[in-house]
Amino acid sequence: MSPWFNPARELDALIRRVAAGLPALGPAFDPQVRPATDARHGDYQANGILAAAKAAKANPRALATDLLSALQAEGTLAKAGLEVEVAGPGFLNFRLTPAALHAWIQAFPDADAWRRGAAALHAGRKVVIDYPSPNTAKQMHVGHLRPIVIGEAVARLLEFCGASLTRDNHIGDWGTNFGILILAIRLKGFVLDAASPTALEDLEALYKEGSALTKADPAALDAARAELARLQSGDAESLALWERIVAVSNAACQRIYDQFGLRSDVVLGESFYRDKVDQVYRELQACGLAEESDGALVVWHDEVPRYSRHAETKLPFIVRKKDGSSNYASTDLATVLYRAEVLGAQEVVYVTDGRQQDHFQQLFLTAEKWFKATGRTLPRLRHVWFGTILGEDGKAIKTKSGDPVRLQSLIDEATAKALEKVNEKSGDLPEAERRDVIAPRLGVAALRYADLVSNRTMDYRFSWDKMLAFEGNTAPYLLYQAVRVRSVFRNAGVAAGQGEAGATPPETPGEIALARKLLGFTAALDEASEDLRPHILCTYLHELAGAYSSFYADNKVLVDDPAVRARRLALCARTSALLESGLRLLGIEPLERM
RNA sequence: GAGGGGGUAGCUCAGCCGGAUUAGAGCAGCGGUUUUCUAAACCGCCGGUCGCGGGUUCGAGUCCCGCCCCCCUCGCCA
Repeated sequence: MSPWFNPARELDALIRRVAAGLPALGPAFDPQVRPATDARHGDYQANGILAAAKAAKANPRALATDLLSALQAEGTLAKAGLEVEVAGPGFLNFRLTPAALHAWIQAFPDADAWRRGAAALHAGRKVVIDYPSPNTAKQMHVGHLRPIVIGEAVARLLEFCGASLTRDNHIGDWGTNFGILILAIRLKGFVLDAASPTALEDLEALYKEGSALTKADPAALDAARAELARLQSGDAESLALWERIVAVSNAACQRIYDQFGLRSDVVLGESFYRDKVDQVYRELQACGLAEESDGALVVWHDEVPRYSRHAETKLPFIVRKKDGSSNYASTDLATVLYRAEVLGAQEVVYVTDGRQQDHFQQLFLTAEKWFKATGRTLPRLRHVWFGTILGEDGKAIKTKSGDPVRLQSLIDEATAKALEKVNEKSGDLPEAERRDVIAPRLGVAALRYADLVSNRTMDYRFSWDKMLAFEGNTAPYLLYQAVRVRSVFRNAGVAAGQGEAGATPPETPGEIALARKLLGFTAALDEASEDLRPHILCTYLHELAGAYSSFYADNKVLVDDPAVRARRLALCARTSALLESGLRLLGIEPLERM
């Protein structure tokens, strides 16, 4: 038989199958197969026997022994190279033999093989992912870092695990702020030159002025509303201006995306749905979900106390404002429908910050009832949210003047700091390579990795020193480790993947530990994709790099013994490929040398 | 008030679908390792009443209840 790509999953299925035939366990038995909590216990453990024994009032060790006998009689375990034993109060421990580790390493040598193995997780499922979805007419700032970085990592993870993915950049290009902006442009007689390098900054400044004006002067506020109404009613002149604003804004965003290696499959902003919200209003009212409240069209969810019409603090889902205009609830509902019916989404993933949780809960509840009432099939809707970036002082990050930190200046600073480090440590590399290749990649990688390494629901403290450190769980450390592995092949004079003929199974503790860690990738993928949490992949890669370093410290690769050399070269090749594939999954492009 | 997140080593954080008599990692501190493949590394030591109090269980950092502290959100912005 060919080796199992993901032994934990196969083991789980096998145990269920065998247990189904045992009267004491039966088909409902959940074996609770997990990676072993302690390497001394083997590679995988089944915890479920204890709970089953309790339910059946049976002796757990006896039950475990019965299950073990049945498993051994079945025969698959031995073929898969899994040793099994009853341990402790009634656990089953499974350990892959060196031969099985070796077989896996031979059978799954590169990213393509891993991708094929992982594809079972989503199996062609049609997923639409919504990120980074910025608002237009503003420069990108630090607040856009997380949706870009997390969104891209989650997208790549889904794609790697077999999803048929559509990246939909749902830009905010139709909101209230356009009234203010257009008003300010008209009052100032500003002529928007898309070619001007300061076009976007000028718009931002104008918006600030306009915003101040409307706050100070009710007449100006009315004028801004009138501008918005004019735009939304299709006034040609307003539309032309709006189009130019959006174009300038998108071009600026694209310059940032390019530096992050981001691309979108479709860009369907809020404006795209402007002729699709009427259907939403109609249908929601027709099926009795939406009603008028204070002049607005709202949806209550009485079964959820917080969104109930009886709540102390009313929090209805406002789908149409009292002035008749749409808001993001309206367009988001229209967007769900479009994604389901036109894009064929079976699942929609929204990557936004955690402050929008109420909105998405209400959106999902509303969509669920609306789709049900109209006989449609609702895609699975998931809100993948994240916490805030804090400054070194522990408060939301800002510049000294209180303005948001521009994303471009973060990239520039990261690149400059990375260049400093590289100049200091690798002055022998060509200057152009340091400046044009290594520094920008290292800088952006540091920025990204710091954003991914902690659980996304946590706030995190922004620290240049930590993200750019070459020690610890950081991008520089991982990139450096990846580069070290590559150097082995330079010295050996062979390409990764070559020189493996005659390789024997891992033998030394360092080889075995590294081989087991390589297989651990499948479990890490499982866990990371379950809740779409990239930090699990970060933790794994850091552990892999550590296992490699330990291996490398006391297992010389380029030795004379051909079998030893071959198997160590194979381990290096897999480590190299896996570190680099893992980094790419996170959106980080590895380096050849640094 | 309601809801969400957080409270684990000096610092930054994993672990939280309950699991195996010693709760992990990184950083910081201390001490080692190199005539040998990138030492930007590796190895070891030091360091924790897992916010507090109850409860469930063979077993709780992990589940339940109560309480305390910090952050975020709460009617027409997204």
